[in-house]
Amino acid sequence: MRAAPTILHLDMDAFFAAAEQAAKPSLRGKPVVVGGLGPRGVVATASYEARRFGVHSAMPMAQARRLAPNAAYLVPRFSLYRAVSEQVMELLRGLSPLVEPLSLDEAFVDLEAGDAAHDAATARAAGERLRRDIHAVTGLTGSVGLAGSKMLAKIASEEAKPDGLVLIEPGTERELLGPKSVRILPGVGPATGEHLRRAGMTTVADLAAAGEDELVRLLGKAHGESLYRMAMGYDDRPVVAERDAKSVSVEDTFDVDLHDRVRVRMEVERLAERCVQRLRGAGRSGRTVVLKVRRYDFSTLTRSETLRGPTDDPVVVREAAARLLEGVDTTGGVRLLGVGVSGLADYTQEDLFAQAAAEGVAGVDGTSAGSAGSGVPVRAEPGALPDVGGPRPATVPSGPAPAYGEGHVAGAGGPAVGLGAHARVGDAAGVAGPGVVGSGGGGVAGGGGSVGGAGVPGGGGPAGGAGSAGAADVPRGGGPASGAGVPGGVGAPGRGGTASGGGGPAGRGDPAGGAGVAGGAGGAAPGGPGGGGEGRRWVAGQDVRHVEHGAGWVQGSGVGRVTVRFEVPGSAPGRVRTFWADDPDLEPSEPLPLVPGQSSWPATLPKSRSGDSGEGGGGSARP
DNA sequence: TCTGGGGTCCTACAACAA
DNA sequence: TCTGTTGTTGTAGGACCC
Repeated sequence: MRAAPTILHLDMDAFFAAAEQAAKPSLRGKPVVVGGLGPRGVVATASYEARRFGVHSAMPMAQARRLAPNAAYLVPRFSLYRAVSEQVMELLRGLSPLVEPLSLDEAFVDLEAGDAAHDAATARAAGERLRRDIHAVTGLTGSVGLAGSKMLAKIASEEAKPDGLVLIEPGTERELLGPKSVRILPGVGPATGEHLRRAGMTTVADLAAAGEDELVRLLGKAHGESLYRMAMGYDDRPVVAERDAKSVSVEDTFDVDLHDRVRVRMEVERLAERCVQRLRGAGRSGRTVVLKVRRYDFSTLTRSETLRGPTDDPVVVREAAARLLEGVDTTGGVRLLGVGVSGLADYTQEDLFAQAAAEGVAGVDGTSAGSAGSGVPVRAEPGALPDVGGPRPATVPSGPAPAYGEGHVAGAGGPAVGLGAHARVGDAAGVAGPGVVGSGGGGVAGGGGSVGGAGVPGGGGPAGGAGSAGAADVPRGGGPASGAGVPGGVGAPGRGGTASGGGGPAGRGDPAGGAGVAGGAGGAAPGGPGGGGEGRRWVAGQDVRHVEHGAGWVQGSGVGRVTVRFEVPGSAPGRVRTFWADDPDLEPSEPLPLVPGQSSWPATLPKSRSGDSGEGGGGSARP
């Protein structure tokens, strides 16, 4: 707690929705809801216009549609939000080197550290200047809170919403906080709030009056102590510029509960693959593998296994996840699966072994240095090492493809069969790899093969699965395992091609877009938007470019057609035209800067991926 | 037709070692 | 050698945040 209100908290107003409104002039002033559009999607952000209908974050999308049936429903475009966020963060870093991003749309700034302010007047001036700059650069509005501590700065920015600035003078915090609900304090959610309410405490003043001992008795030591300090207005947490991630995880909720154990296992293995890709992308390794299962009744359980050393080997993580799954009862159905890795490190057990080998040191734990380097999992459990590793081939083994193995399985069972193209081989060879599910009985679970981040078009049959454009992703295309080998060659409906780098709503074909044709080749699924193949799937909100009509965005799609509105940021509301979904003149495109005149996004931006709507990596942001 | 995804932190408990 | 204590580690679950 400092004497001057020089800690700034910035919170962009309805960030995702506001960005969409800025990008799509016809949506300005209209209710806009951004979130997962599948049957189990939830609202990520609602514009202020949509909030008037009662729509809010974390609300089931189906409920939102009932409340605001005429709103525009869009999938998130994280590449756009990341680009805008980077512009905003650049402005914040111009104020101070101490910037602590909390999410894409929120950050703390220590103004004193950057000499940007030293008292209330200079802090207010800096905050107002920042708001103007943000609007000039991004076209969006943000709310600013200024106070002597992070907690109060955040409360102030909440008070300032939308599009305002609130400064809390040090010394006034107890008076200000006292009458407010306990829920205003960070760390008090529905459960704690209810707990406190039952104990007769509903306001911050009640907490302060109860005393620390009582709160510790009610909530435990850590929570009780911190809550008491917050209630008294004490908060001396510093603004921290850099924070290391402590875990990496991916999870998927399925549109329909999974009952088939084989399919469940396959999904776990795919998630493990994706998780390792993320892990490697971050240059990290991890020691504890966590499996998460949410059952049909929404009960959630986790199982974890700690290895002897950190790894980033997909085989090791996949096998660990599979072992954990063995101990979980999935009868009744599985609605969500997740795989995570914690206990992160910057090296792997394999590195250590390799180093030891290089130094001529004998292997650890009886494992020779040579074999350890080839992917033998290292587990904490006593006894022998499980025999699941072994040398990791660099290429796909020759010979018949195993049931879930790598396989360039082309459709042979019917007319509408996609060709699975593969960009990734190697890591997963031999076990449940990112392959199109194998064929059986003449039926083919064809469908989207994975085409790596390059977005190479997947070769697609006329109605088959074009390649998906997932960056380093495991393909979702292809029918489930159960589809393979079904007598008569009828594949079960596949889940559509993915456009996701990290998984997400658009990564799965919905029944309308991605379902395979039963009776024909099962699982034929259009590829993701970036796939470039035929039978493309267009998602609402997606940026596109037409050879003749220029830039626009997808307003809707279905029955082989796609409706595009041709407008760009800063233009007048544009005209709408409808095309065939496979019109070669229509292509996915990158988001444009929200403020016309800016030639491009900042150079520091990660290159966006076309149609990244399903990118889970940015899911940690909820404006 | 309720209830996403990616995280962090805390608590409780059991097993184990010193 | 046995018992009790304490600290550490692993595991599981819950709450919370954006």
